[in-house]
Amino acid sequence: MSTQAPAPTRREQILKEAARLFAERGFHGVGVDEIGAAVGISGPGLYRHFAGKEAMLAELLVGISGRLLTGGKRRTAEATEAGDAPAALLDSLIEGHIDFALDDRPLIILHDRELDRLRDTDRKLVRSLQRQYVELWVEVVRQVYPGLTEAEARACVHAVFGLLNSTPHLGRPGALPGREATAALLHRLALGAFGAAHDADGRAHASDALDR
Amino acid sequence: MSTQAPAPTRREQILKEAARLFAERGFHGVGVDEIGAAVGISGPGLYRHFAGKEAMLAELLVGISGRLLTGGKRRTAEATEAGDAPAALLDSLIEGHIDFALDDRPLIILHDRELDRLRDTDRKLVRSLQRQYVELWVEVVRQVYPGLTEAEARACVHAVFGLLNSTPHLGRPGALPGREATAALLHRLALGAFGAAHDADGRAHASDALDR
DNA sequence: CGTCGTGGTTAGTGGTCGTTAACTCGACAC
DNA sequence: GTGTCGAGTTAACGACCACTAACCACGACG
Repeated sequence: MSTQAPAPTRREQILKEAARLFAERGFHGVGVDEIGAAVGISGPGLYRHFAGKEAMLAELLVGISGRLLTGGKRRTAEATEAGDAPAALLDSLIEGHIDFALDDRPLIILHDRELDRLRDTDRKLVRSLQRQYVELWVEVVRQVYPGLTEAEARACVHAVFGLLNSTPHLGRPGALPGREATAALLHRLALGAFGAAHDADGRAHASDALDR
Repeated sequence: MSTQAPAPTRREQILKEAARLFAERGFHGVGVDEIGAAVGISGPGLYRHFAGKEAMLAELLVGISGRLLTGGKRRTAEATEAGDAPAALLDSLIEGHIDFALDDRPLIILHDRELDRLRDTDRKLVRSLQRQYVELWVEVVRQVYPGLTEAEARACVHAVFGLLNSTPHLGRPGALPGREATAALLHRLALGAFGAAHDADGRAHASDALDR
């Protein structure tokens, strides 16, 4: 019960502020002095907690990729155990990803923006986690929409990630009414996209969707 | 007819390579020497063509934002003149954006990634062009789906941009068969997303889409 | 044939930035 | 009390980098 009130440790403070700054101005655009200043200490004091600037980015990226994958696996396991239909699992995955996109905007930005600033070893780890997460989605999508080839399903998943991760581009105050409304809207959009991928697989230009 | 074979001038060469490098490693991650080397000259020779590194980025971002907006306006004018339905215009806008996303990947990446590295004056100009482009879409979307509020329509447009701009994340060789297939798939996904935003506006959770 | 603009070159400069070194200071163990 | 350790501090160093200076080649042109 002592662990439930997060009691933000120094490390976590630093990581949080670093994520915000990296997302705002880019990895190379923010100096260690700024990160230190953001948590009340100055400059090289950070080196008591991290091996270097890059180590912070690595921990952030590994952390988010890992949590996305873990969450996805957990939801898959729960759905399998409960005997849910694949469509319900896909729903659950979408919901989980939306929660992430809405609650951890800076991390979502970093996640596909600053990956190349990592050392080879860290980058490979992050890419592996990301790939597993994508594959998790691809499998579910193909169960829900069996007409899709694997390549199509993967492209759809990437596209829907782009859709769901678009939240940072909405003005900071949020032009949308509230969090719930935004989440519901994104959920509908994602499902609509997947559904459109499914129907009329082969040729089928826009015309058949236009005369709704 | 001498102008039709582009005859890539030095400036254009530099801009093209700079766009590629900026997209790969970020604005601060690439040095002027690298950009020079990419076009066969070295280092400060670039300053015969540009006022500075930032001027290159500014020209790239203003260029892409301007071309997107111009293309959108042209399509709108054509559709209005031809008396086309709003749905056909939306189709045309989607097609134009997809062409851009598939043909100018580095610029698409820069477009929403490095905007904050510009001087105030340039950044305001780019943002203004981007805003006009979004508003163009929002108007058309609201004509096609009158049930949407303006805020909802704007969120949908941003989300669909995220979807369409996801192409850079697909592996370089392109997991998809060909360009045409990818374009068609993205087109369907975008229309599906818009359509899903429209139907069941209020509450309407995923359930009604699940029992397809 | 001079001269002048264009598009290069190399060397240098000032500033920034990540990282390390050396030191301080309080908390706690024994 | 004394020693140790964790967590800061300031100062300095070395690398990098955008940009400038000074110089050069050469084609056009009168």
